[in-house]
Amino acid sequence: MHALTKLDNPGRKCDQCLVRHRALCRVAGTDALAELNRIARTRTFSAGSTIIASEDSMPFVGNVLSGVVKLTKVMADGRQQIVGLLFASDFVGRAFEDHWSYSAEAATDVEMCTFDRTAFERMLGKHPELEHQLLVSTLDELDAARDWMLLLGCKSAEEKVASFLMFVARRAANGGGCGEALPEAGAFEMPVSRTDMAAYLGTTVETVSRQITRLKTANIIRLTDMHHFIVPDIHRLAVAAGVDEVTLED
Amino acid sequence: MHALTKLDNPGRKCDQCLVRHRALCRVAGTDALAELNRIARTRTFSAGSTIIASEDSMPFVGNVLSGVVKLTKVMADGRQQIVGLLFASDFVGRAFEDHWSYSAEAATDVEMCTFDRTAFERMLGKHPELEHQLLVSTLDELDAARDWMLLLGCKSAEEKVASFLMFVARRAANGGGCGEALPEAGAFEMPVSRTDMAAYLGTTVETVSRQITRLKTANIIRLTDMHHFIVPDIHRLAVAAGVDEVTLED
DNA sequence: CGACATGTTGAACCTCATCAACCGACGTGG
DNA sequence: CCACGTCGGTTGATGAGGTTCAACATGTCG
Repeated sequence: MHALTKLDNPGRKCDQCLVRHRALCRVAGTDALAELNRIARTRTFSAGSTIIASEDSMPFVGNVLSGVVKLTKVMADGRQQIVGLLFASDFVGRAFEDHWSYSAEAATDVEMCTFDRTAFERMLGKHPELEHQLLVSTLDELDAARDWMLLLGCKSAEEKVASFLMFVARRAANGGGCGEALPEAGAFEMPVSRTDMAAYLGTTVETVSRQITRLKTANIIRLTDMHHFIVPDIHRLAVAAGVDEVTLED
Repeated sequence: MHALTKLDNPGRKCDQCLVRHRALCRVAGTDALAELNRIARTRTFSAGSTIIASEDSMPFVGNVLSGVVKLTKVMADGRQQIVGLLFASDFVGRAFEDHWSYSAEAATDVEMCTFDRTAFERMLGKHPELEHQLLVSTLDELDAARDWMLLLGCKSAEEKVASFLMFVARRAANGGGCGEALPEAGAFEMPVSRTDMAAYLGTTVETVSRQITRLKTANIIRLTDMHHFIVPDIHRLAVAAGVDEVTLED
């Protein structure tokens, strides 16, 4: 499965990096950056392949350069839940623990900038500003996870789907797409399948599909094709999502 | 609401601290400890009172010394979800952000060792070992949150309740109770109300109640009173909880 | 073209939320 | 002292929202 490639221009990789100014490494000083550069290695994974299995000893960690990574948990009987979707510039893996309880899979074709885990941990030890940044982004992830707990615990199917669309609209617009021009205000690409949506929302493919058509017939969204959504009025979608206030702009 | 008291023996508080060897401060060197001691202040909150409201600017952070703190999120229409339960030695609050999106409430009477937030942040900057430890425990919390996402997204009502009992059994036994002798193998106290259980499990009081009686009639649990549970065979409870393997011992 | 994956739609069933009544414990005030 | 309201918990009856199973549509790839 592990479809790997390596980019070997170790001298100046970071300069032209797509996520240079958004990922962890944005806080690295010039020397730290050079050091990161030395241990960095670009890997690519084709859609559907496993990046890190839950049994693996987690050989590496890294940042997503392009594509979408899903973190999943599965129960013994096969029921599974996606506990996180990671876009460009997001960090994958866990430092200071040699294996963890989810598995990371490529939801689309994925390109990552990876680091040997123990080497990366040594880096963190030497460069407090990096470790600090990792702490901050971990806190953000924790917030996001708890937001999702609210969704899973409280929201109706329609609210769930609407919330997910809001989530992707934001990530795909300012983050994941990364420079991808928006052809129309409120248009975005849905990078994952209906099945993945369902697994992330704690529901089934069928309900996701039904709710999408509901939103469609209510004229809250339109689809050009299966994976291209248009949201004419983000406010109406927010209402459908059951968002308290207009937390749209940050 | 804020029912406060202060213990003012700043000289040697930490020595006799209940959670000295389990909380963040366990990694503090003698000087860092002394400094922590200087900015520490014990506060108590009576059951039901708000510790930090979501609108507050989060004046302080701290460790739970005794009691149980719940982190809750509420939607505009009142639906609410508990996104975390914190026991003795757990850390409450968020550094590097002056307000956060949940509110912390005392589920029982609570005693906390608190620090002024900005002073605490300064401490973290000066003592990397503290910041490192905070990172590690944040990572653990993130794992816990994602475990709970699996529960909220996949599990049936019975599995939810059984899982919650397992959760409390473990925390109340090795952590929260802290020295409280277990009168019987597998006996523990339920520190929170049925309502809180429901809010944590993404269900209703009625279902919680029903599932408890189901577990009772199945002889998987017994109750001495409303808040004292006995689990004769933790394995059977684990099965009811839908736990993959025996992840009982860590 | 057929085979397969992905998504949509329909119909039946079932779990769980909802509404309501009830119970015991507790505290207050008459 | 008892009447009263309140609060936390349990139990019952009912129905809606979502799961499940199945058929169908669409798109893709050999």
